[in-house]
Amino acid sequence: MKTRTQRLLAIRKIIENNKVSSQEELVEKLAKKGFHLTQATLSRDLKYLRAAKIADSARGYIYFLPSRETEHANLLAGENFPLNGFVSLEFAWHFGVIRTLPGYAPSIASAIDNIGSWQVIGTIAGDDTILVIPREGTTKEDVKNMLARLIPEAVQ
Amino acid sequence: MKTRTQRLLAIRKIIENNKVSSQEELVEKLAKKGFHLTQATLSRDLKYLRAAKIADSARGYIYFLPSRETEHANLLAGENFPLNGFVSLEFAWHFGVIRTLPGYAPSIASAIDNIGSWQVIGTIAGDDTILVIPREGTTKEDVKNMLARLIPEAVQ
DNA sequence: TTAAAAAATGTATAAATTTGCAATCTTAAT
DNA sequence: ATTAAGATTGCAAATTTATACATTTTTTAA
Repeated sequence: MKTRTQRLLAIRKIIENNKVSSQEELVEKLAKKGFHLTQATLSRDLKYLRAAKIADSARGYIYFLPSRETEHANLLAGENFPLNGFVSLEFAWHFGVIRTLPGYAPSIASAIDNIGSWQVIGTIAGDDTILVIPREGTTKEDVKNMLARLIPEAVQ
Repeated sequence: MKTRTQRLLAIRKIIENNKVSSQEELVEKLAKKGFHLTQATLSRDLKYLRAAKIADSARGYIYFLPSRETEHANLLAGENFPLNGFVSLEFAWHFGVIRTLPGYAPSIASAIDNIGSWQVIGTIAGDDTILVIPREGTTKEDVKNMLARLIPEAVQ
């Protein structure tokens, strides 16, 4: 007889290695591995594991397990630790240009990328300069607000 | 009249700053901000934004926006990640922006440069982002067609 | 060991989310 | 300007997920 703990592990493994679109589908996969349970129980297991369902281009929706780090980072995104090396922010045409101390551009650009802001499609960093590419339709102010979350002094 | 883009931004903001447990609840919050839409449309918006629902001790379940890191990890976990690190292609202000897995941008940019398309004047690659600069007068479609030759999944 | 308490589960159903379809609105091309 | 193609949306229905309640299983404490 399989234990609940074994089952939870099996669920983790399946979710991590396969694209699973629904609980019914997962119930079937688990049955093949010898775990017999109902969709209701699975729903509770997924809640316990803090699994989440997200859009996926291939399968519509898939389940995944957000990392501790991510959840934490997500929470920190609002308040957050100081970023060193920022020098200035200016806008040219529709783009933002951030100047940093030499060598600091990559880390700041990475931080901007990681907060996953809707307003910013991407950044490109050299050594001491970052090009910030805003999404079409967003304004300078939108981008500033987004940056303010990371680098308050950038927008003063 | 509020635009879809504005609405998507509003949704991000609400999700990031509040614990929202259901789409109906979010529909109401949006209505208070002047965005009137049905739950069905919201479902599509959340799919587009790749929002996910996760268990939360306080509210049962809440929506959240996973960071790009998570999505990358996720892509890597599912055996098939597209040709050499390609992640996404978007356009903004006449420019194409390609996102790649960390470290892959230079190689993909180089490949684009090497096919020597007339439509593309040049590319600039950071670590995980490529700015594609189209020749003046070319359309989004022109650039997509050109990219399709290299990265079919970029244009689906 | 045994009784009481807590945890886990299934059933049935409620609640929530997704989607096919038709209509409407936007965008792009001529 | 006109037309065609594409995007967006609401409605209603289908699908999927969560949960109240009852029952069974496991754990705890004497």
